[in-house]
Amino acid sequence: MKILCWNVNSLKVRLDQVVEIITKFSPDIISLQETKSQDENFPEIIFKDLGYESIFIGQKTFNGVAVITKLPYKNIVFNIPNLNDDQKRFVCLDVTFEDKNFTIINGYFPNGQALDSAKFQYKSRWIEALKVFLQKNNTDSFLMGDFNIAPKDIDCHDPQKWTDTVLTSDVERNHFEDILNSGFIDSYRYLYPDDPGFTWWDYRMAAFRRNLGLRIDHILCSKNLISSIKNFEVLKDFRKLERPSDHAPILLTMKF
DNA sequence: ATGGTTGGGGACCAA
Repeated sequence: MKILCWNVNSLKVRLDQVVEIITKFSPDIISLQETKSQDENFPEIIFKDLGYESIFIGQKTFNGVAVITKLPYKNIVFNIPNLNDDQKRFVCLDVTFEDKNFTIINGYFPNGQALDSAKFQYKSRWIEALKVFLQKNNTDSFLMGDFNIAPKDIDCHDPQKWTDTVLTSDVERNHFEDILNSGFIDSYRYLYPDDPGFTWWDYRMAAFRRNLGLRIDHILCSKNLISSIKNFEVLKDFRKLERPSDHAPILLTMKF
């Protein structure tokens, strides 16, 4: 089973690249963040022609998430339960692969802006609600998306420069640890303990060329799936294209 | 500094 995850920073702008990546890798599941696509404009016919169904929730201007899959699915949940939230950042569903059911959780975590801001409080509130949801969804599950958290110093090109800022703060890293402790494993870090594995580079200051990146996009597996983790790739070639997203796609391959 | 959205200029959001 192949799972692809990508913050596209506008699906409209990146549509040809998404079609290209689906054609090239034939993932079973594609999770997108920052589609910036209202539901009535979602290009589901494009994916249907490729043999995929689309499950999506968006809004004007910002946010928006989608799961695109060729697998049978059910039990769709839009938005985190018991969280008062008008931002479209969360979709969860169950898929069936070779007669087994798996839970696919796709989140676009809030950025947080600054540690002392209201947006950071919102980020913490959002993650706390997610943790509650995960307590009952931590078996045969994949939790993926743009976490907007670089979990350790190794996930950051310059930890000293990135102190007391969002994405690297202790508060956010503790949230990430809490999520792992609720029954998940960081599939990339499990396979590659010592490689940074950046997934995001700022558009500015030639950050990609200079490899000034962060690892903030993740695919976590519930612990019962550890022995089935096969391969993980950061598809940096898609960050090299013209008009790229500032995030690279990530691709997890399981043994089943 | 860069890029996307929106709306028709400039502000806001992103990380």
